[in-house]
Amino acid sequence: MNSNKKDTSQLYGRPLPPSIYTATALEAAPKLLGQTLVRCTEDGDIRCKIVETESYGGKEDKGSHAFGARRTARTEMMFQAGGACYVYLIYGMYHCVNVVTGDEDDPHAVLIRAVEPLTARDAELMQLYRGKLPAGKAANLSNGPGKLCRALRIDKSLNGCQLNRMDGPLYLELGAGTSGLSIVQGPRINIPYAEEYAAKPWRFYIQENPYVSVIDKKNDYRRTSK
DNA sequence: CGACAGATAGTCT
DNA sequence: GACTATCTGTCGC
Repeated sequence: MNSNKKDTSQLYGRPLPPSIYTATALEAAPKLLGQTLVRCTEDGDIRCKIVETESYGGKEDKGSHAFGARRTARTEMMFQAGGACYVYLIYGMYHCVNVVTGDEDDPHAVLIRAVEPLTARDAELMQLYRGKLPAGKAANLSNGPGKLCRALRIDKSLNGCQLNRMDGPLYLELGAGTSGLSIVQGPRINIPYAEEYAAKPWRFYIQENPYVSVIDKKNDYRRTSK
């Protein structure tokens, strides 16, 4: 097509490797860092980089909605095959979005906890959806699971959409990944009820990224092996 | 900065 | 009836 133009879009419009969707949530969570979340709205497409994730996986995880293989109307989506999207309402007010991974009937999901808009135009649209914010930190736009859902206009109507097909309202694209960046891992946020699973280091984020929601200086540590 | 209370409704016991 | 994978405003230092 436009052959005299330098191809800067090599990283855009490409799907993630299917192995990310078939992996366990624990394997997939760090691999989703640096990938691109795309939200298509009537106002335009919004692209942002995933910078923080948490793994909720398997029926043994007491932090997971699907602990004990509890299969209900709400948790049903976690039991779907990898590539589905799981959206739920929390505290009566906010939504959280997850990437379902693994095999059908084996509940795994990766919570997306923070994203960074790719361009100023992306940030502009997110700002519009998010509503008026107190002046100050720009990252307040999407440095938290509830905030990013509001900024991307994600609600339960998107529960069950396919993130691995690039023709829906919400999907994933190959991004720059995390090459050259350090990944930090530590305990997941706000799951005191999870008992021995509360301390598992199943949260991952890109070190020094300003959109990361919280930093636990005591317990977070830099990932050593890839 | 940190700590805390309140909002608010779906989900499960 | 209790709890919740959160966020915001307010108060105090």
